[in-house]
Amino acid sequence: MVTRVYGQFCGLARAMEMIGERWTLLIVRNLLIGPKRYTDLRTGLPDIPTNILSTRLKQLEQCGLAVRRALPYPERAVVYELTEYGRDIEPALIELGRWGARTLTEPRSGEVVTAESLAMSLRTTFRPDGALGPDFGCEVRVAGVIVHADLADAVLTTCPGPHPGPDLIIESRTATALRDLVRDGRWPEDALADGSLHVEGERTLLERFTMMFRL
Amino acid sequence: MVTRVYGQFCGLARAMEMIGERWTLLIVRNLLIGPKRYTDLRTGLPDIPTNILSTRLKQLEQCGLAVRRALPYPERAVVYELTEYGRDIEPALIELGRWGARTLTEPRSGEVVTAESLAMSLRTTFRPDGALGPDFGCEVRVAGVIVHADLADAVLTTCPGPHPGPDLIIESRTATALRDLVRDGRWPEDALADGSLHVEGERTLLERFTMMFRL
DNA sequence: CCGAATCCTGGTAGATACTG
DNA sequence: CAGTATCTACCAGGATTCGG
Repeated sequence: MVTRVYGQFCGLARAMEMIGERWTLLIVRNLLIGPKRYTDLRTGLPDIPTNILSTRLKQLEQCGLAVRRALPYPERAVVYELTEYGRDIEPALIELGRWGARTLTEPRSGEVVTAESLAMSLRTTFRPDGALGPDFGCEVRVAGVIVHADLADAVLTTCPGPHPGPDLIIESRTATALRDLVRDGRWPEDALADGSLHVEGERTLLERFTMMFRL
Repeated sequence: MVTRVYGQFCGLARAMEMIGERWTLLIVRNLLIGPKRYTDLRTGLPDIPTNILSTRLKQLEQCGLAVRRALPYPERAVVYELTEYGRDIEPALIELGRWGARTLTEPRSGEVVTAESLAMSLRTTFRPDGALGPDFGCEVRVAGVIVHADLADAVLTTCPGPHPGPDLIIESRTATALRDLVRDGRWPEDALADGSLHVEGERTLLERFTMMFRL
């Protein structure tokens, strides 16, 4: 299935043959958040052509990064999920995302924030050394997109969707307001004052949030 | 210059727009080894079409990852070198290479080992915690390709070409013999016996080598 | 409605030839 | 040495269609 090759006996060349084609790594990113149905992937990647998604999923299967699984009876749906090998690419993906985020200045016209990109950016900016302290759960809303994160025993989990019982809610009118929060790490007075950032929960939790997530 | 976009305000999407096209990341890998002339890049990437190399170099310049520099008088040559931002991608590239190396079983027909892929694989497999002890320099030869590595103050540097005064020389007839050495980490009796591996230098240095480099 | 396959168009990669 | 030019083949993008 790998038709285009690089002709080098090299780990990086092999990696690029598997995940180097357009859209592939974004599909993997969304599958890293959790198993997804075909339609979930389409809504999570609004601009992907359906035939490309179909082709990429087959390639990911063939390379052993993902499996196609039919859910048992009552569900009767198809989900795609990563294999262990597929999940093992997460550190590389995190590093790439961290590097690419350095040029994330302003959203370009038409650019959106998706639940998966937001959830992954929380994982990307997570600093274990800033996560000391008691467990807590928070919900993050950016431009209508909602994800939640849980800190349990200094381990972070992130998922799309609202939090059942959040200790902290951070709502950001724009993507840049949240990015500035995790980039600058200082008390977001201006953003809170002008309403671009809205917070519910204890003040100390917002401080912990700014320690835990840092770009 | 980034014509094809993903429409997401996301660090990973930005990264893929910059380095996601075919050949780009392999060019970056070779430039991470050191500044290179156009012809050096061609010989280091034997299968790249020359027009693609030309296009990619312009894109890398435009994205701020590389600069084109005309050497001063006596040389009168052009070199391409990474900017600081370009060099900062190395951790992501290392992670990708490490992940891809898991499927490096046998070389496929026609696949070659290049000096840059070999040098980068030494950086990829380098373990700082296995590098304790006095400095030493070594030369690694695989299937006619020669690179050298220097350990100085527990910091590794790797370059193509022979070592001026190596403490250790490891010569491998095939790429797999060297890979097995850094993968298995055990004493390579079989390889030494059947001649697929040849070593010059103190025995203890070969042991240190197998501690320093581990896949 | 979900999960695709098919068709068409245009752009990009690959191969080779050529040039300042 | 350091590219450009040209041609072909293939892949991505977009729309539509199709089967369960």
